Amino acid sequence: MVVDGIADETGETVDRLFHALADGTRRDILRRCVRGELSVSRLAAAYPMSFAAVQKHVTVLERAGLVTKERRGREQLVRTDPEAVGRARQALDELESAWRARVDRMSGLLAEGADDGAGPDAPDPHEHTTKGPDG
Amino acid sequence: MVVDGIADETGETVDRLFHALADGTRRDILRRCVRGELSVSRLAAAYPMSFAAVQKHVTVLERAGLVTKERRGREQLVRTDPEAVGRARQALDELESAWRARVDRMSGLLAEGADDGAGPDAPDPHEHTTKGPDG
DNA sequence: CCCATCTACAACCATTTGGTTGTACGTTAG
DNA sequence: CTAACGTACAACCAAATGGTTGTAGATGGG
Repeated sequence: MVVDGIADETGETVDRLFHALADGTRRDILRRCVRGELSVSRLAAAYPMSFAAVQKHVTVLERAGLVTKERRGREQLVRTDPEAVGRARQALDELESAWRARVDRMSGLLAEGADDGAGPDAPDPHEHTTKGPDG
Repeated sequence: MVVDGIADETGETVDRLFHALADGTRRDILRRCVRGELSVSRLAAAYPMSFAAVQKHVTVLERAGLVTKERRGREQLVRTDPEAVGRARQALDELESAWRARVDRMSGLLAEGADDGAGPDAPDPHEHTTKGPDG
């Protein structure tokens, strides 16, 4: 069980996941490849763009772990990984749990009249690793 | 309940949502702004980048509907919108429901030996509106 | 074998992104 | 008023993105 698989040290796994989902064509490919594996060329025929462009989209989805490719003869069959959406959802869960935990805690603190002021123990750099210059 | 709010005709709302989430700095900002509103300059102090850069990140989050800004005096307080994560989750739900529906339907179709018309010349354009040249 | 198909990949281009700096404007404190 | 703070925004730059075309390597059919 790869716990770090969801969020590695820099969060680049999550980056790839959401980035892959942030494109309509790629989301559409995901939907299409659920009803059964489709070859890349068959996919390409469905969009108003070149084969190579679709190929790149599939690569992005693959690197994000959202689809898998399997070769059958000269074709490359693309299939969505059902667990992948679960992974994306879990990434959201982690954000949301931060929500709930904080909000919940805030209620308690307010009850005590305390003020975390978002200052004292706040400067705890979570990750803030955008795509840094060293990227 | 604004159903269309989740996915407009071209899906660009979903695009913005996932794009905003596809960056570690922005996800970190979301986490920080849960424990209470933070001014942009206070946020900026937490990252190894300029004020203007953080300002841009906040703008991206705002356009995605993930945070709201409220002016207090000369400060601009940033606060995450708890419902926003719910919206992202729902976008995932829509993808996942496509999964389940298709898979479920496939079982039935296989039993009938029918073809649901996923054919190449029967492209059912869901959206496939990447960021087209017209966009 | 020869040809058509499917894939892979490189080179190239326009636009976007993420970052910088600099400047201008509103607000609060002295 | 003046100075300092916080914000807004424009101009600029390097790198990534999304697209194109072209070329080359496998695979399968006649």
